Amino acid sequence: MSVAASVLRTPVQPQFERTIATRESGRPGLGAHLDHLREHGMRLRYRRNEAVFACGDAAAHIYRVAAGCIRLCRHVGDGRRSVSDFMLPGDVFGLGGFRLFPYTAEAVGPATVVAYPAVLFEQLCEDNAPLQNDLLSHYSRLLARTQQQLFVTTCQTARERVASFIIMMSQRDQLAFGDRVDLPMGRQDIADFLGLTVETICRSLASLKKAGTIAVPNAHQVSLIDVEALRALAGGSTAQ
Amino acid sequence: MSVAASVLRTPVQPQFERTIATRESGRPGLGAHLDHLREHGMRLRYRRNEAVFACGDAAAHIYRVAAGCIRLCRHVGDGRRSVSDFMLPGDVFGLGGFRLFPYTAEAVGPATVVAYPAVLFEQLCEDNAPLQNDLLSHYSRLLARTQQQLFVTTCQTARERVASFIIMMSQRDQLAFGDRVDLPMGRQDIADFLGLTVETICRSLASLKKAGTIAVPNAHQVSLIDVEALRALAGGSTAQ
DNA sequence: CGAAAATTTGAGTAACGTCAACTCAAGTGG
DNA sequence: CCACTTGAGTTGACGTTACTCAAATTTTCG
Repeated sequence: MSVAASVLRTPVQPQFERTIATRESGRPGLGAHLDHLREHGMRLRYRRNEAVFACGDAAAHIYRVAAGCIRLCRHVGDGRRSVSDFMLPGDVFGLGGFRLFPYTAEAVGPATVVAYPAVLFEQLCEDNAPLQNDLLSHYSRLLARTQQQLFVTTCQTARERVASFIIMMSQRDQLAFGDRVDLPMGRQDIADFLGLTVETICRSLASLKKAGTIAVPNAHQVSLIDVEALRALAGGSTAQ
Repeated sequence: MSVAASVLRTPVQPQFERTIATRESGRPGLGAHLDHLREHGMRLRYRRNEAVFACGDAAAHIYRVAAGCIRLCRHVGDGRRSVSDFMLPGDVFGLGGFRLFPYTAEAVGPATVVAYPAVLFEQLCEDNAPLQNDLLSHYSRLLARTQQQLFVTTCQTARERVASFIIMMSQRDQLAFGDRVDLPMGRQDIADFLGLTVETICRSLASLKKAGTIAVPNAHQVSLIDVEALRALAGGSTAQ
């Protein structure tokens, strides 16, 4: 099922930008439907920390990640930030039936995103049972992910949260080479995602490394040494 | 829009069991659609802590709360528990397109629930655009609630979480009399919902009480004295 | 290569958890 | 009706985890 072949022509840095093709294969999702809007898709490039849209903006488009990583987050007055999710190549975001976006979307690193007019998508939905179905299962999966995340942040210790995060990323990361997992986001992003501080992330990683559970070849990659131990820490419930 | 009139005939204790009528009015939701399945709805009563269904059970029905309060939660091996949501009268749960329930549903106190066969609901969905729409907005709202909850548990202190919880309950509780808010669930439930301990809940409530923000006439009610202070603690983002 | 930012490590502290005792409310049976 | 039982809620003392502040180190990018 080759998808979005025409969208991706520009060569991208393999380090930070991973293409759709590797992720999309085998998973139905919404991608196939969005391809019907290919003509109307705007290809947008963002630099590190640039906003795709801000919380409160009019929700005029829906988006699909072509390459890179986008974080969905909310800022609060006094500098605190909550990262609710990371969008990887192939992931669709900005859907929700709201008129204004309830969260901000920012590029973690250099990223490419395709924007489709929301109106056209809604038109596409009408009298389109397969799309409606896929849309429902999209929400359903998203909800399950969010509830899992809620579980992680309410019940688990710092070490356990980091373990859960690595497991989660290893399951999402189709480009994982061997047992190497890419972490395109920075430590602060991970911290705000897990409800911890940068320092605690570092210490937890160091602790897992010392225990022989993982190796950390560089700041943006993790090697899984003892997956069983990692799963045990993450606590059985690692279902996606 | 009078809804589900025939479902409720048994008189219920006003203390713990609140009826659909007060909540359903004015909100479209899925209730109107479920009434088409009225004939097939089974009325079920549960005692305190009884399970409506357990995590892993076959998802053969969907449910609507008629009276009482249901908690949706997950248990983990070592005794920890995460409460992901509380369902109040009128709320629909058990939807999600999964074959097995990914969470447990338990009665917080005496509760009445109406169960509808999932198969019939799916049939009802087919070629039913308005229902499909309401279903989508149901998911959308649920997702927004869960993300808000994620924000609360990752970013806020104990006091702030309790403040957020009270605000949330005051917004959901249509039966709030004046500024009295009912808390049908116990302290342990609140603790597992907010990712804290029972003791911390008590201390936070005591702290808010001492600050003159709330009053606590009894363990299952809270009076809002200084709503502005409470909102400030909960942090602007109290959108439902 | 050099400046700026991110990551990592260390030391001290605050917030929340743990353990334990006590109080209170509700239900039960005599 | 009341003593008794039981479980939930509350409060206090203490311990632990994770946060804060600070500095060293590495990486990134102009």
